[in-house]
Amino acid sequence: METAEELNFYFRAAFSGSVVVFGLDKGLIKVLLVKRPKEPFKGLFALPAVLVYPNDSIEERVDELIAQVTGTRIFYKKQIRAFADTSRHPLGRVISIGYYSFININNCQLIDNLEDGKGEWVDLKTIPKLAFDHNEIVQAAKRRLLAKMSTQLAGFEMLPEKFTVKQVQEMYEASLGHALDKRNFRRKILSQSVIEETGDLLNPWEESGKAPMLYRLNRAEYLAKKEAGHKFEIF
Amino acid sequence: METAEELNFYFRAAFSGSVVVFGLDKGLIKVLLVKRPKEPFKGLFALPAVLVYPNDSIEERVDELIAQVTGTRIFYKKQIRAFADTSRHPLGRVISIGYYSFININNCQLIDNLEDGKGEWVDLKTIPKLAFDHNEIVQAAKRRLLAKMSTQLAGFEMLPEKFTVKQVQEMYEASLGHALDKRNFRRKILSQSVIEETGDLLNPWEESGKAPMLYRLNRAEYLAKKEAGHKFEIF
DNA sequence: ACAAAAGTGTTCCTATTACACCCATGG
DNA sequence: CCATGGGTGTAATAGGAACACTTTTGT
Repeated sequence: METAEELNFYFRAAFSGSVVVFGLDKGLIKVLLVKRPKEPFKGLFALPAVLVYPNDSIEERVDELIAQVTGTRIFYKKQIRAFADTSRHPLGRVISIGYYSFININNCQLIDNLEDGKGEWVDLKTIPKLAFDHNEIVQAAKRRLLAKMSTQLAGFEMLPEKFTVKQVQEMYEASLGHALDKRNFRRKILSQSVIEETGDLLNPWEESGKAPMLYRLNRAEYLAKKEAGHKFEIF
Repeated sequence: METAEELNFYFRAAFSGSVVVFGLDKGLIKVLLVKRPKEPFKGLFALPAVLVYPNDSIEERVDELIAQVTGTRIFYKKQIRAFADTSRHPLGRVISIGYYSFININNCQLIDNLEDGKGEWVDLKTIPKLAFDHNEIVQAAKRRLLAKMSTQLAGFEMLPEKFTVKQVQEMYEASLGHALDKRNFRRKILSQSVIEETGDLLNPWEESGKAPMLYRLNRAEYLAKKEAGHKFEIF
């Protein structure tokens, strides 16, 4: 066994959680960024992130972080991986554990927080230069989003409780980065029987033409399919 | 900005790399385990792991670790994710970054190392109770293996330089956990033109019957296909 | 000649793709 | 009545799944 001094020397790293919060806004995938209110990288955009105390659960701290910045606790979240380059943080060895998250933008109340600054929704396609290695984390999150949406029915956390088929299609199109055939998409998603009619029409409906039907997720069916290793592929 | 004391308190975590090394042995996926030579969990099987000094690159340290235990530097390796439960290590907050790796078992010279103990190849299907949260890491690695092999041409690092189509099929069968049709598999993999005939037959050939042809990976074609987001699905 | 493993084609069926019109509503 | 978006069906094609026999070689 290592001597106490040797062992002690290992316990000098810090770690943080950083999160790429995805939301859907008018057919575009947006990412929640904050302007750093303090050094290092003061004034640059960055991902919401927290340093985590050695005794704290990182999952809990990241949940809190998301809740603090977005004003809601309703979201999906999943770890991407650890980002651990030796030089990623100027103040010492800080390993960041990256997460991505889906949230309904319209549920959010972006709070102007002294700690973190206020969040802004930025189009995923036009992310600026970010603090630390956060551009790399966003890249990894983007790949995960693509992989997830390519193979699974997912992302409903970005939609309202009741949604139209078109909204689902737009979410898929934005995630995959290209258009999909309306009839084929509709047939495919409805054939899975994980979304069901509510009986309601979208209301208010400002456009001309017919108001679309509202659907909701059948959560029981959805979970069952997920457990069964259900596949839903769109490329 | 945090005060220096506050900030200092964050820098009290340690981190390690843990690796699930996969190899293929007579049609079975095996995992490299070591018997822990020291506390904690002395005597239990565990994954090869290293604590990493705050200034060191974890990627490099994990590469070294694999080389130390297996005696070769030829392998594939990829991060799974961070394992960061507060109570995963009895001596303090130690975050472990999990990796999985593919290696050719026949290239390995398992070395009896004072630090790590000697490695043993254990059938993935009969992994015993392991130290720390290593069973969880193995589970995650197994899922990654399944996901990777289900959607990609991969794993050639587990095979010798020249291999038979049957060996590739056995690798896939072991990874996926079920048998595949010989003719369909052969057609499918050959149609990708990422493996090519060497002209040689397997030799020595102790079985009765015809000696099988040896193929090799066409690395240029393989990389090109990989870049192009090539898909190869087998479920 | 026989035992054992390698190697090879075809058929069926399901799933994906491509594609155009009618309907309902609001102004 | 017209403009706008919602909602629907069919035909062609490609890819996956199921399946059995012949060839080669060593004993």
